[in-house]
Parts: sequence; structure tokens; C-alpha cells
Amino acid sequence: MGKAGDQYSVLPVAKAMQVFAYVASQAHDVTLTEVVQALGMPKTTVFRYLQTLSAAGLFAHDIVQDRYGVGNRFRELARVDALYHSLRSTAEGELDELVDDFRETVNLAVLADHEVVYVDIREATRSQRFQARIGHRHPVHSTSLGKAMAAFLPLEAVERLVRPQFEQRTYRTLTDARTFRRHVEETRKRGFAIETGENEDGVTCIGVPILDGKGYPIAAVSLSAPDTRMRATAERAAGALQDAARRITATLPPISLHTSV
Amino acid sequence: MGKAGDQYSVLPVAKAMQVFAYVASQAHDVTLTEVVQALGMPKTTVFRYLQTLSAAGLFAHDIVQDRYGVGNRFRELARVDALYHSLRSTAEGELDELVDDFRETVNLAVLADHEVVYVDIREATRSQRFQARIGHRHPVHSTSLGKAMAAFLPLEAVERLVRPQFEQRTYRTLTDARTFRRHVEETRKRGFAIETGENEDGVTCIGVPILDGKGYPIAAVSLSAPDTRMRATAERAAGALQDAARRITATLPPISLHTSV
DNA sequence: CAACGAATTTCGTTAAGCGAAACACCGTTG
DNA sequence: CAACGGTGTTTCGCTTAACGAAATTCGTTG
Repeated sequence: MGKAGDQYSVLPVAKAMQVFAYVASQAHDVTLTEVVQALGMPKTTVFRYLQTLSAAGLFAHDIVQDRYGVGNRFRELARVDALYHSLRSTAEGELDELVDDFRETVNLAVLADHEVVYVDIREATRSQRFQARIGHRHPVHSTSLGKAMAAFLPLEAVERLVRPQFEQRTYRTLTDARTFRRHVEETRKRGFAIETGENEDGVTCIGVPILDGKGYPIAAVSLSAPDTRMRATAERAAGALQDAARRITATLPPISLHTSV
Repeated sequence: MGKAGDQYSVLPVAKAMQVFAYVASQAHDVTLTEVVQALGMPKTTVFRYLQTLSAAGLFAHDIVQDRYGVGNRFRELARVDALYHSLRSTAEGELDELVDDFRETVNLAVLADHEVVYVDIREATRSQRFQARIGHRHPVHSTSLGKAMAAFLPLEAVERLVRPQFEQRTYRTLTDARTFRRHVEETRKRGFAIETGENEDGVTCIGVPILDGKGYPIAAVSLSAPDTRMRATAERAAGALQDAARRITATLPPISLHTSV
């Protein structure tokens, strides 16, 4: 339990985290003096940390009883993390199998701020020249990942993604709202998304959504390969991706990001 | 989102919590520069916070990829909080009903560090002179709460509670290991615990355990009243407490504190 | 191999975190 | 009713240690 030390540790932060850990692990809401006695820190210091953490929303300060407990913001963060953690850890095995099976690049992504964010990537092939990286973002309209998720969003949510003029990534990129809506609609009926050189010249992608317990698309998996190689395996790929997505859905915790908050 | 401000806020802590919130809400593990760009803080500062939070175990630092993500310690705290939060919020209504029904003091407690810790208390009657307070602790051996939980613990765990000589709280308090084991055994057979003036002169308590999904006693509820008044209602009280405990158990999340870690 | 981007390390400045102590505010007690 | 003990809040100087610019290392890329 090195409280200080680690060369670059910021002491106020480290100590505040001790307070945090203490409060979070108590079954009851705590008082200032209780924390002081438990951790042996000066009263003023603990007071300030409790105030700071409350102001940040991680704690809730019950003014009436003068007690501090874990706050909603913390629970919200924990909920989101639990979902994403579960997503990544159970997706891991599925991604591996897909790579083994198809020897092509496999992507896992979520939707954030109207963009596709890559969460995990398995590269089977050599030239990783133009591959995305974890954390990188691509547009919704030019990726199979984006279209797969959009297709299973409620209509209002889809409309919030629509732009009068989408960014043109390649000469094949769809750029108008009308075409985007049509692609989304086709994807919904088909059950998986196809994107052919719309995001990157010469690269075709098949994407399927990963739905949470409530049927909301929380993420998507895709297989991407050069057009030439993809043509033969597109159908089988779609099936394999859908199977993987279903299995991932099955192990997700029963919480939804869309309903909460 | 008052980042600073609140009179007593400690800036390093407040800013570190921004970093914390950002990292926790991303679906992927993040890099230093990603956080820097997202939050607009100086590189050095963010670096130090990431180091500090990693040292505290709240983050996990993937050295290979140089990425930071939520750590196990955070998840552990979140798990504990979720359980206790659920316990308290669903117990609330039950406690109210018990107080309404019996017009006597009702207690909710957990076991921590070999002691009974009061988590919630409803006082029906006037003289709150000697009532416990939230966060206060009482011995296991002298309370119905403690005996109720001990009775449903595995034997090794019970033995860890045994002392050669227990504290004598009243002239009726059991003080030897032998008697304690006998009480625990009787409580297990009976299904609820009785304590008559062993913790406090003239006060009788009936306690029942609240079991988690795995059958471990995570908490206990008790009804306490003057000996005289309790005699008549003891049987009915035990039944009502057991019903309440069962209902609380049913709504608890499917996590156990005893298996994890 | 040069050049870039990203993470670490150094270092001097100065702001601000710190904690003792004083203060205010109960609820309690004799 | 007044004194008390225990809590939370506020003040106030001291000095520490947080800060961030810049330099450095490291790895990657063209």
C-alpha cells in the first residue's frame, strides 16, 4: 500500500483515493471524524477531500446527517465500465476465433459522439499501413461498423447522426442523407452491413451489431479485407460475425447505457 | 461542472477526478495524449495523475501498449458498493414496515472486522438514550445481529470470531467460547437469534440474517425492545423479520463478497 | 537514416495544499 | 440553564510540493 512514493505520485490525489476507497467500502454513509479516525489523517485534510469528491459528484453529501456516501456519478461510471469491460473481455475470444477462421482483420467498435470508436483490433495480414488503431475514430456513414449500429438504433437516434453533407473519404463514399438512410434501412433488413471501399480504397468490410439485453446496439464487430479476397467469403463472414455477436450479447450484464441516466 | 471553485476543493484531486471520469467512460484503454487532448490539460499533469491513479490500483497501466484503463481495485470497490447500495435501498422499505408494524426499534447491520456495524436504524420509541447510531459497532457475541450472522457463516469463519474471553457488557453477557458456540448452534437450528439483556440491560433483541445469493450472511435485521414488551411478540417478530430478510435477499444483485477477492 | 510523435525526466517558480488552532454549532449532561 | 464534549467549519501563515515548459529518451515511420 505505498501511499506516496512512486516517483510521480501526486500526494493529494493519492491520499484522496484512500479516502475514496474507505468510503466506498463501508456499508453505511460515513462522517468526517469516522474517516479521520480510520485513516489517521488530519481533520482539515479529510474534510477538503470529502468536499472535493462531493463536488465532483463521486460522493453524495447528506447535509442533514452530515454524512458522505458514494454518489450517483460514481455508480454511473462503474456501470459503464462494467458493461464495456464485459464487452471487451468476452469479445476477445470471439475476435480471436474470427481472425483464425478468416485470416483477415477483425474490428470491435462502439459509437461515441456520433463517431465510430475502435475498441479492439486484430490484424491478420501484413501491411498494417492503413489500419485503424484502438481509440481512433471513423465516421459512421463510411464504415460497416457505423452502419451496422445505426441500423439498429431507434429512428430518432439515427436522425441525430444524419448530416446534410457527409465527409467524402473515397470516391465511393456516400455523402448525402438520402443515400445514408437507404443504406441504413437496407442494413436493417439484411441484418448486417456491407461497405465497399467507402472508407478506404480497395477495402471491403462486413459489420454486424452487438445488441445489449434491450436490443440496443452497444457495439459492432466487423471483418475487413481487400475487395478481391472478400467477394468469396462475404456470406460466410456475415454468418460468423452474427454468431459471434449473439454469443457476446448473451454474456453481457443486464444493463443498458441508453435507458440509464 | 464546476472544476474548481467550491471553496474547499483541492484542485489536484478535482482534476484527477476529471481524468478518472474520462478514462472510466471510454470503451477502450486510453493513451496519455488522448487524455491530454480530450481534457485540455498539460501533458505533465495528466501523466502524473495517471501514474498516481495507477499506483493506487484504480487504474491499470498496460506497459506494453502504454495505455491506461480501469483497474481491478476500482471494480472491486464498485462491486462492494453496488451490493451495499442495493442492500440499503431495498431494506429501507422493509425496515419502515417493521417499525410500523411493531412500533419498536429496527436495526440493519453488517459484519466488519469481527464486529457488528450498524448500517440503518429506525427508532420507534422515545428514549433514544442508549440507541446505537449508524456506523457504531457492537460485539458479535452480545448482539442478536451478530449471532444471527455468525450462525450462517461457515465454521471456519465462526471460529475466527471466537475469543477466549468475550467482553462482558452486562451481567447476562456470555463471555466464554463454549457458550458462544452453543448459542450460534442454537440460532442456526432455530433460524433466528435471541438476545436478552446481554448487550444492554433490559433490552431484548430478535435478529435474523440476510443471505446473499450464495447463502452467505451479508447482513442482519433485528427488532429490539424492552424485555417486558418483547415477550408477547417475539414469535411474530421472528416471522416478520424472516419474511423481510427473504424479500431483501431476493432483490440483491448476484454477487458475493465472500467469494470475490 | 532522418524525422517525427509519444512518453519520460529535469528543474526552477510560485501557487496552493497543509494542518494547527480558533471558532461555531449542536445535542447532551449535570 | 449553564457547562461541556464532540463535530464540523473557517482562518491563517508556512513551506512544501504541484506545476508546466522544455529538454531528453524511446520507438516508430516514411
